[in-house]
Amino acid sequence: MMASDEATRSIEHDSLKYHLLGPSLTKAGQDAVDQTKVSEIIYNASKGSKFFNNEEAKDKNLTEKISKVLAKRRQLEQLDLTSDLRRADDYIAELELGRDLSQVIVHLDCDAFYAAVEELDRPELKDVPMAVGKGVLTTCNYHARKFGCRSGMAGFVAMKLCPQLICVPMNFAKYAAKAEEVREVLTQYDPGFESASCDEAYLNLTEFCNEHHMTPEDAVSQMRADVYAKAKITVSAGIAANAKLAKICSNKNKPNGQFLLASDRQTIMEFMRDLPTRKVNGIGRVFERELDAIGVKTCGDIYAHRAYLAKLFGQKAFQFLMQCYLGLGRTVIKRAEDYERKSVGTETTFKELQSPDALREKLRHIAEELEGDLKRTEYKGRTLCIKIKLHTYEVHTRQSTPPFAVHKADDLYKYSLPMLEKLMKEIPNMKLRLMGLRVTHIISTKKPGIDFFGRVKTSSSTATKAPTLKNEETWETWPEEEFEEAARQERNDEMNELEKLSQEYQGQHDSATKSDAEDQRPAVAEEHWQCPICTVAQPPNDATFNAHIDFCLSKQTIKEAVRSTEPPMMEKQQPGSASKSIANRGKRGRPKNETLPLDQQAREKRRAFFSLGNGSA
DNA sequence: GCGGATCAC
DNA sequence: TATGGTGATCCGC
Repeated sequence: MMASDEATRSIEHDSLKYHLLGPSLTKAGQDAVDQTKVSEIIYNASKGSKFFNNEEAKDKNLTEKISKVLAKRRQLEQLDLTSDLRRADDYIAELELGRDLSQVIVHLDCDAFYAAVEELDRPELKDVPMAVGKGVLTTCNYHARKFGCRSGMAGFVAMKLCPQLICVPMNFAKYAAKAEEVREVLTQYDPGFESASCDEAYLNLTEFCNEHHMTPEDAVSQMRADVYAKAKITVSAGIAANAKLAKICSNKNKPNGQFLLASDRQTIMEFMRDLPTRKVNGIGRVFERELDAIGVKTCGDIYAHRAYLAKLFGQKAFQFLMQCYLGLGRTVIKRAEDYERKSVGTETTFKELQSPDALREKLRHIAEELEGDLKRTEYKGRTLCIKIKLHTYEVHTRQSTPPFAVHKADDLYKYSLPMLEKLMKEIPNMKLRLMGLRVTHIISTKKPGIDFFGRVKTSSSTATKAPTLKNEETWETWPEEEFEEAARQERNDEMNELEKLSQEYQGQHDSATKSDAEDQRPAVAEEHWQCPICTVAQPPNDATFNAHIDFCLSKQTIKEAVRSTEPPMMEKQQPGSASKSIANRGKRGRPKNETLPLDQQAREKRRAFFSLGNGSA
């Protein structure tokens, strides 16, 4: 009995220790590291902390979840799975029909980007273990990686692994400038390239190779040399038939290397057959463990389990895994700013707080932060979400829908406070280490350039359309006149037209919350009239109403058609939307920076940086 | 639609 | 001495 308990605990701690190695375990530079020793050090450095206890609890939950999965599989195996098997095979056949091997897709990844930039300024750091970021490492150089240091690791843990580690603070402006240098080179090769993040990009080099009569390998070699010549930083690249494969390949010969995966089915299938599941973007520590539990260690292993994967993990996961097995991925590379943003939020960690007054004050502060973000990104949101993390690292979220789209700190606070109060009741003596606010179902507040009927609006015609409304210039400040034309050109995005429109009417209303609240009766009903289909609000007028419904229905159809062609699951996170606003900012110029407190300025810079896309070239 | 959870960077 | 922030997606209910 004792021995069995011991064994169980030991196994559980094995999985916990593996988990504690962190999310970036499979990154380059760790191959030669003794992970057992590293995990032992991390484990001992963390043991007993609240963080550790929470990780331990999560690990236990996962262990339970996995045993349920295994039980369910045993149950399924008793049943007749032939129809599921046929469904899976049909899906594979369907996917195979759509396989596109005609494109040359490249994933480009800067090597230890922040660290590399710092080393340019301080060459003496090149030869010693060095990391960027305090508290939590954002990245570290390859010397540090030899000790087991990784991005995302707590600073004090990294110091245990490597006491001589030098940590330098982040300097966002520097990285942003360097990233821009890289992007300037990439534009020469594919003007439609996609910034996946500040140090990663996808390119479609099919056209470039054809026009210049170059092999993909030569083109990428040259591109990497160009990047180095221009920016003095090394990049690694993967070349393959689609984005998923290219991403995996860019890690093969890191740092400062490239890898080409030949675009024929046989080669791809063999490549996937031996590829550990964790190497695929979208399979993290948890899913890796779940797959491992059913005997799937590599993408090739997936096939044998195809009959019950959908029932065990869901339809989306099934489709995703089938694409992993086949080595399929998207072949369409979109500019980052063509992705539509879905939410805007902010959150912050702080020294534990408990008193209701302090928590309310924190919420108020976060509301003001979010107001600033919403102003910059030019959005407001119909749904408001509050997030809290207890001192135990347990996370909770609550959301509500205010009577109108919110963007002002007063409103953000007003409508999130009840959620916080409710949480304080639900969780007695609530002690927090983090609080955050986010708006979803967002609506653009960009100045509309197109009116409801699709006509281009001129400033003089504004009055004829909505005579009762205030002068537009008074309800929100707009960028300088010289940027207006550029801004107008960006507004040709079809899917956004409705949302642009909504702001014309709604914008005026929600900025007058006080009078709305006083004028109780139909104010909310009329002033905040909402289209049953989309997010548009408009005045109660039959003609415009009918026109709108027609318009809206046609858009809805298009939207669904588009959605159904989208690749399933986490083929790609969509960072691009974040860059939309910054792309605009690049063109329009940054709003004048009023004097902010120093930490605020740092915040601003950080946000500006993380939002950089490929539009600012 | 809501809340929890996972994932990427 | 003390383990991040932003955004997206999926699942079960």
